[in-house]
Amino acid sequence: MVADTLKPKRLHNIKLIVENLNESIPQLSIDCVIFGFNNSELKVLLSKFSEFNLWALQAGFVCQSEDIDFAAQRILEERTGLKNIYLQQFHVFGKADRPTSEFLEKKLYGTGYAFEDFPFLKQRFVTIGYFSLVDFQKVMPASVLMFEQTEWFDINNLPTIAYDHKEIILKALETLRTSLNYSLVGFNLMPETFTMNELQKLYETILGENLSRNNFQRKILEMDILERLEKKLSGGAHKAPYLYQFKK
Amino acid sequence: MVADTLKPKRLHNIKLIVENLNESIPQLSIDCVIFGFNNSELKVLLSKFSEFNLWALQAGFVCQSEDIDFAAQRILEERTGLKNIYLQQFHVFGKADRPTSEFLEKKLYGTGYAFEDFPFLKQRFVTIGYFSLVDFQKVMPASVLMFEQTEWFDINNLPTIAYDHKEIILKALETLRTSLNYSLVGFNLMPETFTMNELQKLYETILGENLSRNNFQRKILEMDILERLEKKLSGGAHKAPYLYQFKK
DNA sequence: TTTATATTGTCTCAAAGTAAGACAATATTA
DNA sequence: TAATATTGTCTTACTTTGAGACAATATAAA
Repeated sequence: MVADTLKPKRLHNIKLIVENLNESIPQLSIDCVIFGFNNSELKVLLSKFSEFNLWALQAGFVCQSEDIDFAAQRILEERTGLKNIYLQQFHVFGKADRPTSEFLEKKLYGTGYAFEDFPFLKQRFVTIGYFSLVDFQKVMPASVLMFEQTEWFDINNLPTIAYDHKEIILKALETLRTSLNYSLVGFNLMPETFTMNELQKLYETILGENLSRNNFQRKILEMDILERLEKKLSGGAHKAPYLYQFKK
Repeated sequence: MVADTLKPKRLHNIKLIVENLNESIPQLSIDCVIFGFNNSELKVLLSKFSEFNLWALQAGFVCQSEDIDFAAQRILEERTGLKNIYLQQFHVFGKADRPTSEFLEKKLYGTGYAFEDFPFLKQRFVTIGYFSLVDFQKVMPASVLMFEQTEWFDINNLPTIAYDHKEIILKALETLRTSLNYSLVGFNLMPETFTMNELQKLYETILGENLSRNNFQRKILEMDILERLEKKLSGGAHKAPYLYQFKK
C-alpha cells in the first residue's frame, strides 16, 4: 500500500497534523471539553478516530508564535465553526505516564511518513485542559482532520473514551460545579429564550441535585440577570410559562 | 575572562541549569508562588539574580520522566528544604510574548558555554503557576543555584519583579482569595499554636478587609476545626487570650 | 361544552444564619 | 490600687433560606 492508494483526504489530514506539529511547541497540547445543553441533558462534543471505536476530546497544539488562549480559541473554531466562544482554562494534566500518540503510528502507515520521522510523537505530552460553554443549537458537528465522526454525548452516558480524556472530562465537570457562575453558565449554555423551568433543569443537571421550584425562581430573579418577555410559550396542558432571556 | 577565573560555585550552578534543561521538557517551566504569614503580613518568597536588582519566583523545569506535580514539589524542596508542602496548580501563563530567559545569556559569558549552544533558551516558555502555603517559621531562605539572595517580601510591599512574575503573583493571590478554604489556609500558614486574633489577622490580610471580632470567632468555632488549649498567652496589658491549634 | 389535570406564578411563615452592639473578666502598666 | 486594653460571651435585630400552600390557566379527556 502506498500513499496514493489512500483516500486523498486522509493523506491530506495527516500532512496537516505533521506540519502543524513541526511548528508547534513540542510535548505540549490543548484539550477542549466542549459543553452543550439540550433536552435536559448536559452534553460533551467528542470525536471518533476513524479506525478505532474510541472517542476523544477536541485537541490541538500551540503554535510557536501563538498565545495558549488563542490556540484554544482556534481549535474550537475549527471544530464547531463558532467564534468568540466562552472558554476557560481549568487544569494542566502532566503525569509522566500519560498515554502517548501511538495511534498516529498506525495512521501514518502507507502515507510516505514513518513514525520514526517524528520522535516527539513518542514522548509524553503535557496537556492544558480548557472547557467551553456553547449553545447546543448553534453547533453543527463537522468531520475534521483525521476524525470521521463528531457527536454530542450525554455526560451521564459516555462512550469508550481515548487516552486519559475521561479524567479530563470529569475534572472539567467538577470545576464547572464548584465554581458555578449562574450568569455565565446560563448565558452561554441556554438558547436565546427559555422558560424558568428549562433554566432550572440546567442547574440541576450541573449540580446533580434537585432544586425547589419556588426558591430557585426567587433566587435567580433576585440576581437581576433575567428579562421576562411578554410572549408566553404554550404547548402543555397547563398554564403557559413566561419566556425569559439574559440581560445584555 | 575564562571559565576557571569565575567563582567555582557560579560555574557549577550554570552547569546544573544547562544539564537540567537538556533533560527537561522544552519550553515548559514551573513557577512557584510560596506564601508565608508573619507579623500580620502575607509574604512571598523571592530570589534575586546575582547581577540584577530583579526579584523572581522560585522556578524550574519538568524532567522528561517526571509528573508536573512532582516537579513542583522538587523545586519547592530545593528552595525551602521542606517536604510535603501544600501545593496547588492555579494557572498556566502562555502568552506568545512572554519574556525569555535572556538574562541567562549574560550569566553564560566566560563559562565555556555560549547562549547559541542552547537555542531553546531564546524561545518562549509556557509556565505552569503553582502556589504553596508554608509555615513561615520553618523556612530558612537559602542561596540556591544562580541566585545570591532569597528573601520573604510583604505582598503589599514588593521589590522590582523580573519577567511577568508580578502578574503571576497577583493571579495566585486572587486564586487564594476567591477559593479561600479556611481550614487549609490556616493549617498551612499558621504556626503550631496561635490566638484567635492572630488567625483573624491572617484572613483579614488575605481577604483585604476587616472582619468583626465576635462574629469571626463564632463562625470559625462553628466549623469545628480548632482545638482550644488550656495554656494561655500573656504579655499584653489585658486579659490573656486562649491558644488554639488545628485539629488533626 | 364541561371537567379534569398538570404546571405555573406568587404568597406566607418558620427556621437558620448573619451583623452589630454590649458588658463583664482580667493581665499588665501607671 | 486604679486605669487600660483586649478578651470571652451574650443579646437582639436583620437577612436569607426552606418548605408548604393556593389560585390561575392551557390543554386533554369526557
